[in-house]
Amino acid sequence: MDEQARMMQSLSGISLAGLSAPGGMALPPPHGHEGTDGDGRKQDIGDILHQIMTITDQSLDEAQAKKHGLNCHRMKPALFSVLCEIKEKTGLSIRGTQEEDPPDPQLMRLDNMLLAEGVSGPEKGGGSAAAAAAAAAASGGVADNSIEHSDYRAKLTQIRQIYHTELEKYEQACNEFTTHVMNLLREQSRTRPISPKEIERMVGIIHRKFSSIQMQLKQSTCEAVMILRSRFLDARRKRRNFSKQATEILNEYFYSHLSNPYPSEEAKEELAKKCSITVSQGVRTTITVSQVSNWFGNKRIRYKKNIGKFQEEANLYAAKTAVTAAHAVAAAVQNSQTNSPATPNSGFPMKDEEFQLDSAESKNTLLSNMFAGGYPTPCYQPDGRIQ
DNA sequence: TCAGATGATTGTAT
DNA sequence: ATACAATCATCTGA
Repeated sequence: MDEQARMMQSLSGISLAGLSAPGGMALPPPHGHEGTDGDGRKQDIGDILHQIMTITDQSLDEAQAKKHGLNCHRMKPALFSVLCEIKEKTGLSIRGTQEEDPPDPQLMRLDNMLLAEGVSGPEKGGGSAAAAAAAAAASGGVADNSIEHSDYRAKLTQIRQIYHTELEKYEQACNEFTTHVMNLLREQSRTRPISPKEIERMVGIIHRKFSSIQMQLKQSTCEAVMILRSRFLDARRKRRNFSKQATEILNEYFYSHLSNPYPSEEAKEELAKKCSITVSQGVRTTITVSQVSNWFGNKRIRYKKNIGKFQEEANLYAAKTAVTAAHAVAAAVQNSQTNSPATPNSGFPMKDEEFQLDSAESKNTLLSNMFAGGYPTPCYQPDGRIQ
């Protein structure tokens, strides 16, 4: 009804004002105070107004017939195309500029994560393999967690399934809604000016709305995966202490390189290999290079924080090292008549900074003196005692 | 059960 | 990339 009235008004505008009316809206021109067809126009407008006013008096059939008549009006396509053009040029076109917005970085992050975690990628391989590798790395390759791995994978599969069904649902709903809206707009385009571009734009809006819903789904899936990961793969949750032998090997290196306890990559590899050979409670534990790095990181910081506490240990390992080294140096010591001064040991600097000794208690022992700077390295006797 | 030890992670600086 | 520092989570022995 409303449309019908609009249509009539539009059509009257065409017939009266012409198609090229600037500003476009086919409004009736100012009342005739110019030229001789003023009266004719008045007559036309009067007719149309009359038609509008009496439209409700008409029977349904009559109205339908009139509607049909208007729909079939020969000028209708021309009018609609002009109106569409006008619409494009006005407000609606402003929204069009946003259309080519770049892909959302947040969405890209979520997608990448889901792919990396094996949720959105191919069913087998890539993702789950990566997860398994991560699990293995986090656990240090301990054999007893294969059950936990399968548990983890089962839970991940569950998440994956939920994610895919939900995603499918959203996609289906999106498609259905889009089709529905497109049909509706196509239907309406018979009675009001709707350009294909406008329909396209509407589809874009719908897709954007749905993709924001999808983003929420992805977000919560990511959260679920993170929780799962932290529960299963966080190595802190199931760490095992290193075997006594492994700790001994690491300590030996640490205290024998106290002036510079920063093993090179090769040294770390060597230590990792050595530690991995050791056996704890009948089970061979694998210690990785990164675990060696962690160990040294922890050791350095903890040693520096409380040298006094480590004094005993330091002495013990110093003596131990001395025993093994003694045999090698014994001959040289014997051959050397002069008491060759040992290289001054200033203690290990904490990365670009000279190590500062400020704990009073640590000054009481020979080893702590080593770190005070300027003191000679202790001279070890062949029996391991410090001279 | 609890305090201390210890391996791992995270945030920051270089 | 690496080291430090703080912190977490678990282990261990009393």
